[in-house]
Amino acid sequence: MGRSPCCDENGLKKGPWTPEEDQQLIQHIQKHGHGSWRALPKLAGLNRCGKSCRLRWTNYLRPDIKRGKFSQDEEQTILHLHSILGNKWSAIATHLPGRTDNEIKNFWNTHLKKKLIQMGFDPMTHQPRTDIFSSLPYLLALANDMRDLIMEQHQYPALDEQAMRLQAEATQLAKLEYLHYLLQPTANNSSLNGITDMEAALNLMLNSSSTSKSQLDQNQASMISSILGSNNIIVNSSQPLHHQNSLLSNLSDPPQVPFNFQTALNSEEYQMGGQGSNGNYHPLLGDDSDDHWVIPSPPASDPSIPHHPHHGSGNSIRNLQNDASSSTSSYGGGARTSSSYNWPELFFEDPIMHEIS
DNA sequence: AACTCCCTCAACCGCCTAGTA
DNA sequence: CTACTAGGCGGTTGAGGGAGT
Repeated sequence: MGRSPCCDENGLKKGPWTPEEDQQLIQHIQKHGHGSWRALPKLAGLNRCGKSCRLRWTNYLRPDIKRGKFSQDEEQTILHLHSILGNKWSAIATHLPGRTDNEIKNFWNTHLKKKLIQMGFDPMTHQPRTDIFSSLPYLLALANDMRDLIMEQHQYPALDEQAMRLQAEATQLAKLEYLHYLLQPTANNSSLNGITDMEAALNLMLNSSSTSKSQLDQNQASMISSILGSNNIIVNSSQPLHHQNSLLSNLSDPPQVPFNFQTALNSEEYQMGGQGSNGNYHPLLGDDSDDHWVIPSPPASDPSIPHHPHHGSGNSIRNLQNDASSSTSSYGGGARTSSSYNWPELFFEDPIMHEIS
């Protein structure tokens, strides 16, 4: 169908609204209602197109609009609904009285999406990102910090056990991510002989636990052969990581629970009633059932992924922490509050992270 | 103080759908 | 059935302002 006529056809005004225009629009709608938006500008004496008037009214001037920062409850609601509805902003807005679709969309794009990406979740599927490159910067930073921490362990014996555990978890996740990568069909398989970069990255991590390259190769071979061969397990390469983890538990060297955001996030503060009405699972909001896992296809690399090129010092975790908190600093009362609702903080406020910083 | 960079969000653009003649 | 319009929606843009240097 034909496109509706554009406002600028008749020299109609565009751009920001003046207070006078706002007043004209408000007074007209209060008196007569909006009726036909197309006819409204003429009746109200505005040199604007009807579309512009409608947007101004619905997004800004409507008396029932709630201004101001989004509450933690609203944030949770948006996350939950987005996991079910996707980018259906108007549908999401119907569950948030006083909020407009435009406002929610902006909030998503400027805050929540970044948070999800920083936490290693795909903002569209709400599943853990399965492309290794998306999580490598984070894993590298984590591994480096763990290495630094271990080097300091003699000075701080109390941290020793926790540091070792975290390092092991980071290493296991790296293995898992790498295995997942190797199990990707087509393109990834073709890169099996050209994995220098990933190998180097993994070596960096594994070196911190004194694992040699030959051990890495053995581990690769062991894991792959175990999964693909002797265990008679059919692997769906698109299975989510926690399913693969259960597969990996059959290995001779069973990993501990990998570094697991879900474990951290499954605390009850993150439960928004668990699953949606259609049984969808939200990894951030929690659900004990495995049955609702949506099998995601590996997401394409997201150019908006924050890049953390520095991996050499103990500051990398802190840098990531700053990145995460900076995205929350403009709402919900500013800088990282003590609220446990802010899920990135839940991880970063791990006591050991405080010890590090 | 001056400049640059980055973030936020109001507003616009273009497409889609429902309704109607 | 076709053509057209109005309203609605999601994606994108860019002005303004704050933070950093």
